[in-house]
Amino acid sequence: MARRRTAAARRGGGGGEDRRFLAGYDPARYDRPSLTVDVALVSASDGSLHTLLVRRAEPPQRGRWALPGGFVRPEESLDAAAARVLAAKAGLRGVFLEQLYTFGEPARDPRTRVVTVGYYALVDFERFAEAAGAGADVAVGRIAVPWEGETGGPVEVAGADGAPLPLAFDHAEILGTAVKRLRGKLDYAPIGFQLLPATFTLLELQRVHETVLGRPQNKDSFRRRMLASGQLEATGTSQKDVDHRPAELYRFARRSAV
Amino acid sequence: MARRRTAAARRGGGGGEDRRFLAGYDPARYDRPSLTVDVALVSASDGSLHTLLVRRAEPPQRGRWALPGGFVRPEESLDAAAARVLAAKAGLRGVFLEQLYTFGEPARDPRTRVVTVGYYALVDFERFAEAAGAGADVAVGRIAVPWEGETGGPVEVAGADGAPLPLAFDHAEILGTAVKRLRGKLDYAPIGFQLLPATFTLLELQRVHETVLGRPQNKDSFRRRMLASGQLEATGTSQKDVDHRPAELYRFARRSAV
DNA sequence: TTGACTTATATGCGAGACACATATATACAT
DNA sequence: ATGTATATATGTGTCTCGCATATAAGTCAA
Repeated sequence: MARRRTAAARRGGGGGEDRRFLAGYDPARYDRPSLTVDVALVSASDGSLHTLLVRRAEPPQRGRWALPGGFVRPEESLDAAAARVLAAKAGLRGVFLEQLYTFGEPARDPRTRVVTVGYYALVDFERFAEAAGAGADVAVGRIAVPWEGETGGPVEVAGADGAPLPLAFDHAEILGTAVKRLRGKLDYAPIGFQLLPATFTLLELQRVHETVLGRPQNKDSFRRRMLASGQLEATGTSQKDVDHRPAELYRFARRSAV
Repeated sequence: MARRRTAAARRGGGGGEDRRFLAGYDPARYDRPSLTVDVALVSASDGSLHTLLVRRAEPPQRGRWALPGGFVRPEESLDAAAARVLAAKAGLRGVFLEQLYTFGEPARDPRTRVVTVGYYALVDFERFAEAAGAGADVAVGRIAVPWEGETGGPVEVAGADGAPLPLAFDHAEILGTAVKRLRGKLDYAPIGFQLLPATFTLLELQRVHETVLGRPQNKDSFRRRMLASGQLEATGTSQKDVDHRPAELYRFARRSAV
């Protein structure tokens, strides 16, 4: 603790005055809440969004299903904490990961005051399925969105057998916020690609968009819009082993030209 | 502390098992960061966005200018903390207030680990000017945005005399994030109205939009778009004491019809 | 080999949103 | 009365989008 304080004082902008003051500073004027991160890992397949959940082995709410989460460590940024949690519980690194919203209702955790910084992560379904198969007490849930458009609110999650997976704490709300954010961002940010492998056809991209938005898209408009956006790059190769005319494969073009 | 724990246990979903477990639960497995809220209060006038800043009276960074902020109290939600801070330091209640982003770089505060939940608030300039005049050590700053569109990044703030107001900690980044969010949300969310008094002309609304976006808007398109949006309601009255044809006054229509 | 079938890809057309331009209306000042 | 500044209305070409149609390129079965 003393070590950190001097290191911190060296970083301070105020020079010697700051250092003198900090020696008598008491940061614990109030009880501090615990701070965690929770990660909504989302993927798309078969017309539904899916998420990865961890079964709570300890009370409170033992047996309920929770988003992968954990405490923020003292010297770790929030982004780093979320990435660490995702690597530890799902074995995933280098995926799209972005801060979502911070949840801090006093009663959201029955133990003590816990504020959690929600994150959402996106991966293609192949990596998602691998991640879900790796760990014990991990389940894949199919997300059912009981509201339209960007209304918002909690979502429901069903297991592989179709039975509902009861979520712990306010995690249904966090997951719902992630879906809402996804829907809102899909039209203007390159996040649809994050849910697909490196190369994909336009129809696959369309299905992903339809899955996220929860409504069908016009095929031709979608096609033109995507090609005009400059975010797609033709690979020159085509699908193989399909029982119809094979489609051109595209990849996501890093927006160097925009 | 013991009192809170039992109250919390009663809220828990797991029944007796939870209660037994909680008696032995140690929430302090890690050092907990301090948790604060910081509020970027924003208004628009004269072609610029303005914000309210508080002069730091104590080290670190004494003399620098900070967003109104404070610690989150144990039994208080994040929204409530932000509203309390805004009422305490600016005397404002009932204004638009929304969570922005949470900033948690380990070195962002030289004292100790402080994670802050950023909020942004919007008021019309009349109330803003009153709020700024009320308190000592409070200044109105004019925001200069050194980037275009929704690029993002820190912003600069100048005082009434045009001299730069140096911001404390990462508050230039928080304020920049608020501007970026405003620009992104203006087109699809009814937030322009929050920067105007109860009734206003279409040109005043256009000026507000131009100020937020940092670029001129076509007058006729803007007019039609706003009237077509269903968010405006004609009051039937007009401007008075203007040296030109008076414009119709409108008010923001609560979206009950949408 | 041929034709049915499925999906991909290209093109045309009309509706609506928008930027830009022009025309008219209504206030106040001189 | 005239000028001036702004409000408000109307027209026009462009662009995007949804919808429809036409053609292409594969598989598969008879």
